[in-house]
Amino acid sequence: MRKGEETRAKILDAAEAAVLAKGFGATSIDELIVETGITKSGFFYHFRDKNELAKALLERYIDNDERIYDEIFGRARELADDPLQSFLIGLKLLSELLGDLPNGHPGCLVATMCSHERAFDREIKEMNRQAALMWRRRFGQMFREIMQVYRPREALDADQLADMVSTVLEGGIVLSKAMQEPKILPDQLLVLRSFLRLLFQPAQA
Amino acid sequence: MRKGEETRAKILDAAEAAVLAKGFGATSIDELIVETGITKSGFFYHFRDKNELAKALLERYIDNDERIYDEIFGRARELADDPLQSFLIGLKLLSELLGDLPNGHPGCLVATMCSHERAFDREIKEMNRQAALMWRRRFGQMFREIMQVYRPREALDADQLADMVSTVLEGGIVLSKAMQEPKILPDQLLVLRSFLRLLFQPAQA
DNA sequence: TGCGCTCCTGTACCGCCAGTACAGTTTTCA
DNA sequence: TGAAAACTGTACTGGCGGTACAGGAGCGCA
Repeated sequence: MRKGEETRAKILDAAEAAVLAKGFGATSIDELIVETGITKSGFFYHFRDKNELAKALLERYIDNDERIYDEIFGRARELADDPLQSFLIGLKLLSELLGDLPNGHPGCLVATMCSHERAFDREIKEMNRQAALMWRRRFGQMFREIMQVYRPREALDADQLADMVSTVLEGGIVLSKAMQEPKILPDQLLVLRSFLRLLFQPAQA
Repeated sequence: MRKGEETRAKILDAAEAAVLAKGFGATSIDELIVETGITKSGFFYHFRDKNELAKALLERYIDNDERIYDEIFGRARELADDPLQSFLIGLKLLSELLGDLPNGHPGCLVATMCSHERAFDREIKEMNRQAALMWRRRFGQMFREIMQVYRPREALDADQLADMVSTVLEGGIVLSKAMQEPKILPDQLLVLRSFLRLLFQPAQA
């Protein structure tokens, strides 16, 4: 029971790195078994086919993602009572965390899998959708709390703003990779932070 | 000479649709030649290998992208003298254009190719970088013109704001696909538009 | 001690795919 | 009409995803 999970985790580790670097289609099972030190039969003992590998990969990635957000925005909530201040602190913490990654953000599995929709089955598409909806719920709830205290200076609703957080994260990852400048992602998060501060700033000169 | 370019374009059309739907690695040459109605030898007459196909694909995509932006922000400039108003109109036009696409944005080739960096050679990575830098130059120039007239209410420089436009576009594409809601992309562009209006709004209550 | 379960290994095989090689053929245009 | 452009046809290599199945090592437990 224990040994099996360990091997499974090793396969997933190797697969995640390879998929983010080269794409799912370009990642071969053969290279994974070489890196993990098992045989092909061993691989298929853990995963029925490549699609099941993708599913396990995505599931683990999303869980980990949620854990990180829980941690960061949990800490931010401890640091300030005001919901706006707390959210702005959370964005700052997230920006710092992403800026401290030595080689930049490794890439978002949700993004790489949903942009190649036809390559995966409905179950994976649904997992991607649920992940994005969870982001919306998480950030949307925070914006609703903020809006109970502050009135936004433009007519934007909480879900739109929540999606903007996800948008900037995903877009920042893409742009950082395209430009080959890891700093863009944390930087853009701070730009979003400025926008939000402006949006909820009391209307006075 | 003419016939050759026609066939080449047909291959690129089929390839672009397939790559955006399934990813580059999952797109086989065999399926492209079936769809195009040529033989494998015919394919390799036009492209030395799959990597050269990727290069041609990306080059054509970027050129087309630039053409669309030229057109939209050119029209926006005709509709208003003020650089801020003109830019806000441009964002609105772009949002409407993207919202009118029947199946949503088909996906950004720059994003799919740069997120799988290891699968492509240096030349393609450099093309991606240049494309992103062209976006920065284009939008950055517009923000510089705006800043000669309006003073931003937060300390953000023109290049940061330019990158935010690209970020929202790329992120919006990802989120639209993940959520399976094409409206998110045009919607998020309008959220950005609100932020920018707020940023450059004269400081009065 | 040995039974059974988990966790693999070994071997052999299929069909698809990228890519090579190259000779031959049709089409196009000057 | 002739040369160049734009292909076709055939035959091959090696890698990959996936299947099938027999067997074995280690481990916990009665």
